[in-house]
Amino acid sequence: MYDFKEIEKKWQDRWEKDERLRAVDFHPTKPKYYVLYEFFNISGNLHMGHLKGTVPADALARFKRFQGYNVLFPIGGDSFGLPAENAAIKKGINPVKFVSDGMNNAMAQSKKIGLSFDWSRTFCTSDPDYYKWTQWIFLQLLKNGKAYKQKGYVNFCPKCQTVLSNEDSQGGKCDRCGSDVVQVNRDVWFLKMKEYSEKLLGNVDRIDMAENLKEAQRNWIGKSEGVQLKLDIVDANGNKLDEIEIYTTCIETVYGITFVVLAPEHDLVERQQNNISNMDEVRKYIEKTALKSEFDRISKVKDKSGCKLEGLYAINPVNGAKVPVYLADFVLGGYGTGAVMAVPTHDQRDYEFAKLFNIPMIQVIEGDVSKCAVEKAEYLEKNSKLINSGEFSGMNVLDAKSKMADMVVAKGYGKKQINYKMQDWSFNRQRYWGEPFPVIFCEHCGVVPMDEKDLPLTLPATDDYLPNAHGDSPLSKIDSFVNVKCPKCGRPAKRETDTMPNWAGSSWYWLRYCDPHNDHALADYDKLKYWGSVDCYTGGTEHITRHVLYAFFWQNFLYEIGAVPTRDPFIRKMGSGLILDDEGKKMSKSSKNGISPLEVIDKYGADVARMHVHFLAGYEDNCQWTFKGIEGIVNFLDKVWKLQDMIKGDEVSAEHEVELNALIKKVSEDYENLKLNTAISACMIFIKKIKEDGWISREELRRFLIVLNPLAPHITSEMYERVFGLDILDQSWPEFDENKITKDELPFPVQINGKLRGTVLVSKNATQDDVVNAIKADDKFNIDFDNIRKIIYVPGKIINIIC
RNA sequence: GCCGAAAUGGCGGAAUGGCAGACGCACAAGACUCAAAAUCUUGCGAGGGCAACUUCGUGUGGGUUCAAGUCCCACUUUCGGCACCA
Repeated sequence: MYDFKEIEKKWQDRWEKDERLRAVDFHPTKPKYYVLYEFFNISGNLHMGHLKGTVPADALARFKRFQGYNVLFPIGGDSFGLPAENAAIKKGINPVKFVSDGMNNAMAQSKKIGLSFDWSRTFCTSDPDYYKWTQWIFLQLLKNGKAYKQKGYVNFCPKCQTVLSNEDSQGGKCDRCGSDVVQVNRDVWFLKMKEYSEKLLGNVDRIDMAENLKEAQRNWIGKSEGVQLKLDIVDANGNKLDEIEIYTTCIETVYGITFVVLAPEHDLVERQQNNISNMDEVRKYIEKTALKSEFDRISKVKDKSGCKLEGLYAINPVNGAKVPVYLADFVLGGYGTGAVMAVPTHDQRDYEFAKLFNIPMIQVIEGDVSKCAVEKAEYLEKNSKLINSGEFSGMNVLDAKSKMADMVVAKGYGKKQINYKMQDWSFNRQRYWGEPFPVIFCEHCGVVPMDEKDLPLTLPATDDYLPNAHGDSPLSKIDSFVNVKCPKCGRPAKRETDTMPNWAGSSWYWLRYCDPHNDHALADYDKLKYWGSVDCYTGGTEHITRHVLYAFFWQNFLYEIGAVPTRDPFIRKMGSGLILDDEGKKMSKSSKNGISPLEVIDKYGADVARMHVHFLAGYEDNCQWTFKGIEGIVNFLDKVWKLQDMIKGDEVSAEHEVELNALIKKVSEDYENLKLNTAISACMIFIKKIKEDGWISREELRRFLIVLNPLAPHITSEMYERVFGLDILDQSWPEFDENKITKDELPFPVQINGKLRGTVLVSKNATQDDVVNAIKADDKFNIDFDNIRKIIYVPGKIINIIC
């Protein structure tokens, strides 16, 4: 048995300083390969999820180095945000110290897993050298009109006292503390992410990623194609007062409009307040609904509520019908135009609303609408006929849909319109521990960006990390920070006191690894060009609709302003599955019965821990943690260790040639695809054969150690040194011979009438005649070859004889 | 409700349309041992047969094919995403 504690320590110490694990900019001969594992979140100890997430990336990096690639495999810390700030508030720990301790801890623990990161490129998002460039990117966004400040209703977490983006409040809960999110009216910095919707969909199409993850992103972006219609607003006598626009994806039902519904925050109400006779009632309704949290608004699906705007009517442009106008909170202000046409016969929400307010209905598509609406999915599938729709009556829906859209456009009633659910990114937080905005407010000059040469705007030290009574950021309490001279006019002015969300720093970090110490640019353009897009990005799937979309957004923007040479940040994205605890819940630092990877490493060693976790399930699959079965890995590595005493002969032997070639082929493919579970099983199969024969040649052992090294780097490095006196890092990946992955003679499967009836031993290059002759010679088959109908022969696979 | 992914022994899980259950765990029998542990050998989907062998078998029901876990249609369940998005 080998002493894993001593051996693993020895190699980990060496790797930490080893120049061969560093990426080389502009390597003269080697092609580049960029493997990225997502930032460590500086919050405490590494958990099992890290073991599952990092090891395949490490294996891929080690594999690619053997293959002769110049591998960039960096790591850093996502260190702004709540963990450090909470530690500061609760325990009085300085966030800077918290981050540096946390990062040291993460590095020490990564080392214990045997990860071959390039430590020379490590940084944290809260390093001023780094956030200088996060601030610089914000200034570019601002200067290019992609950042704007606006008062508006935004997601707000009452507990964290801060504004949240839609991405941070998925499901109506604060992403950090789980509190119900409410809507408040605040001054908010927005980034024009919505404008990038179509480009983001392009990134989604091009990236190599699992379909379910792509769908999650497409759902989040939420593209829909429809028609935007202009409706006149008139008084009871038909005199035109105003206009509104509605958005619909169901123009085919336009003859069925019997009312129009606006979101409570729609601006028509303020504009027409003098023409609305029940304004008191309307104001009460707005007050009641607008302050509800978005979660409440969408969760109480059954409770329709609304308020009629007495005195206002809308005119249906296609038939001149005059219909009432309502406010209702089922219409969302932030989507489309914040106003919809209501066709109760063909939309269930409108149907319920019409019942509640006793609004008449007009059926315009065939079907039974006596109990509920006949909705889009149903009538499109049946391609039903239109009725009560003027000249379109009798036409089927699919034809009518496009013809009516064309008609509406031709007559100038409206236009075709594409909408996206994704909203602009609300980009400020009322917190201390984030990047300060490099922006100054001047009474005379308005919003003034800081001069780029004055960056970074460093976060001032404080010991008061709590927001003030108005929910403003702690920075607002630091006068020396707040009060400055306007860079334009020199008069007294004030800095922005909010900080950026912690997603800011993670939205471009892969670029910085290409040139982490650059003081003149976010990274040197030629280095960015050299390293290009990340070849394989691994990490959790929980970031798919947040971080990864932000990453697409920023990279697109930086590409468009010429700061980076590529539009796609990542070529391939692999989503790591979760490790679940006994109860089937996600195992993380916070779970009660979570097992630390260090516990497993301490007991069994890093190589065993690495292999066991990845023998449990595929990389993208969830798996329940168990020690059950770990003996299989322990046993396997024990057999590997004993190979040292079984060496016989030097070259690859005829006896093991086929097994060795098959092993190398299989494992090469598996590392490339991060299929570590089957790579492990291939290694086990090889060892089984060696055990059977009782010996292995030196060259066979040499190649085997290289093949196993990405999975179990410690034991294989040690054995390589002991047996060959060399460092395995200097070796190259063994080639395999495609002609030597199967034996010369194989049992060839024989089917009769599609059922397997046995095998015959034939040469691997056997022709159909060879196989037929072998079958004739074997009396177990007993086939009357004079009366067969057909023979299907698939070379190398199977023969099927149909009688 | 819409969209996506998936369903294989006692368990974790393998299978470019071509021998289902690789590999590992658990289990059983045997070897070694005074004994146990460790290790090694063998067996291990279900039914029938002394046996050679044979029938059935990859969530359910249909289909395509010489051949289906794999492709197509419908359904069930599980997981994930979106969700009063007009």
